[in-house]
Amino acid sequence: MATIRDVAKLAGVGLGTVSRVLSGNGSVSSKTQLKVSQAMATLNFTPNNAARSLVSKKSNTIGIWGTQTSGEMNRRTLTRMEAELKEFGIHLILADGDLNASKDPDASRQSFDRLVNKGCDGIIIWGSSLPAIEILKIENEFPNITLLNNKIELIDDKCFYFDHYKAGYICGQHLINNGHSNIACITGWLETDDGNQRHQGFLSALNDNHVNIPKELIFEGDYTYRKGHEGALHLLKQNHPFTALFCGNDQSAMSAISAITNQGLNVPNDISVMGYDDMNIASYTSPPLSTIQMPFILMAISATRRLLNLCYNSNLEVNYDFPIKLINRKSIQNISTPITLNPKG
Amino acid sequence: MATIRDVAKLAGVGLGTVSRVLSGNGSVSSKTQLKVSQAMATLNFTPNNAARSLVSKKSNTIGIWGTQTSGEMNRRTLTRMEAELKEFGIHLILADGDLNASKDPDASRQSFDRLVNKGCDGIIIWGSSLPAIEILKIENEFPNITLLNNKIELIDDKCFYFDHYKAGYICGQHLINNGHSNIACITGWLETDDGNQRHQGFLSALNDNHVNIPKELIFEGDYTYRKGHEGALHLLKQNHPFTALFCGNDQSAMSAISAITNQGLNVPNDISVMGYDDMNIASYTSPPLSTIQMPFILMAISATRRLLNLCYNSNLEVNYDFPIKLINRKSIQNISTPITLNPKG
DNA sequence: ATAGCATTTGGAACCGGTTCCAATTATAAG
DNA sequence: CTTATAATTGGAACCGGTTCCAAATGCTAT
Repeated sequence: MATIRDVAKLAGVGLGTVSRVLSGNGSVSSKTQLKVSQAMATLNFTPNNAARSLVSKKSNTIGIWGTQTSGEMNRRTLTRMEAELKEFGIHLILADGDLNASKDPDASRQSFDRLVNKGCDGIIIWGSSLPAIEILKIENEFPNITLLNNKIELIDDKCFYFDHYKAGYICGQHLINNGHSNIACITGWLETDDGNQRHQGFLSALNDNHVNIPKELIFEGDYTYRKGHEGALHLLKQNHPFTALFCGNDQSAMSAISAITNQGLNVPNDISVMGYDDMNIASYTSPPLSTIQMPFILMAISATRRLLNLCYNSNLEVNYDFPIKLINRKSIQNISTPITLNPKG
Repeated sequence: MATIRDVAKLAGVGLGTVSRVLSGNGSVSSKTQLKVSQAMATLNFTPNNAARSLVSKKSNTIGIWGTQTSGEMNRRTLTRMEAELKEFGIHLILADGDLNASKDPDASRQSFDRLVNKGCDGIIIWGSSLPAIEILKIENEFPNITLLNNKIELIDDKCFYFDHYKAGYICGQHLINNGHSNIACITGWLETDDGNQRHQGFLSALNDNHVNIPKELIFEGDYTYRKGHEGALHLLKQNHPFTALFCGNDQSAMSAISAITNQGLNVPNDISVMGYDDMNIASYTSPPLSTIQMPFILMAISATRRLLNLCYNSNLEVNYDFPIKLINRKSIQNISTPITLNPKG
């Protein structure tokens, strides 16, 4: 590997001159510029990253931490973030937190510190598997962080989240608007804030409409296909017939539909199913899934840009408002005779 | 940030001594060892990565490149690879190649070079979107690479792939064994080797069994849900009734099932459907999907370990043999009266 | 031609580790 | 108590960039 000194020697100029050509700072005459460029080309020179980082104290690297949950969306989002960073010559380092982060904050803190020690200029914290106090402690020592799909009041300007409570509320309301009053649910992963919030919102909608949901019709899921399937079978066995089912995410909704269908029932004729996420496949299930569209990629882009602004004093446009969109497909049957739209019952 | 010199001063020892304590190379008396450790603790010292890399010429970083295709599996695989690297203190840098890599090798070469210039000690090339000649050229200049889901004879020891040809053959054979002779197919993305190979294998099975497949029943897909759906509708409209459908991956199989069902037909009673990949959801579709299990994570682990061996002279165990497993669920109906098992017809 | 100012240039010093050699200290043997 | 040998230690030199200052050069106006 050729160094800056090799280039200087070949071009017959001083060290500083080569550096100036490289960085573009400082003035260099066009003739020297040319000489140096040619020397760099013939030597196939590429600047050494470590040396640069050592003096600039920037690694041009940002980390993403705690991305364990969910699937397809997750991958596409990573790709999109990487694309965003690539434009500025920044690299993305992956560090999946421990799945049981919430149970062992020490272990996750350690995996976070790995990123800091690695020299990441900033870190995106994805998800809410770490307690808020822990994150605030982290933010205090290492302020270049941004939160994706998590909300912490004290550092709201670094948080990019979706109003899961409201979205959950809208789901409940939507089922009620379609005439359902016997409603079951398979929750998301309740140990995460976002899973919990959408569940609370959903319950509030029922409550505000004086719709009662017996404990037996609430099945605690964890976002997986397995639990969705298991949950649907469990709910069908209870002594509480229901006409609608709200699932904490599309994955569990899809496997619930499969379980319901396998039991000889029809979706939506016998049971309406509402999902949450709007995965790619949601348009292609049978029946196509009514769901909540999560503008995850938009959130991720803003979280990424905010972090870039923090780390490199840039001034990229950032968005904090991510509207909730209900996607109405075919998995929900309207069973009300007269339409009632008054939310306050 | 405290430096090694601060530590040396506080501990009252020389520079080299601190370095020796840090790296564990060279002998240090237990008393000095203790003094230095204490100084490091009080100063909250962490070694600077850039400085280390500068002299060691190792970045303790490996890159993963060209991971554009597919979804859920992909994400889980990344997590698993990261876990593998974490054990050795190595970080994973993500660099998604251009989606149209095959169309613009220059652009993808550039995005590969970004990783090299970044100083990655090694790079995993995922997929076959780059032509073999290009990869051989790369390998020549930068030998620390490993290929995942791609086979290039000349560097077979760096390739971790699955025999898609044979797996495709097994799929075709399986449909024939179940009595089908009017078979349609929605191919995978034929611009990738793996998509092409499974298609060729499938065709060979039909050919070896003297089963003819009209051009109208071959729909060129691209692994997406959209094309699966579109393809199924297209095939149903042809003047060639068929009883079985082979899809290039589970995603297109799932949306094809949905399209078939929406047309009022039943899977598998009217049409049997065979998938490929064994995504998580394949057990939870209706009907559950018969498919080929891709041992992707195992392949990824071996590719990662081989690369570690290349980069850091380690000697981790590596596996090159990934058996093909047909997972038989409910999406295929046996319509043969007497069972015929002779593959050579 | 020359003073006065702006532009361009060279290179020492530095970033924070590692390596290596010479010097010092400890230990064993005679 | 030497002397030989091994274990420990300090610190200069280096990795390959960037920064900054002093020196050199170019240009304009008088």
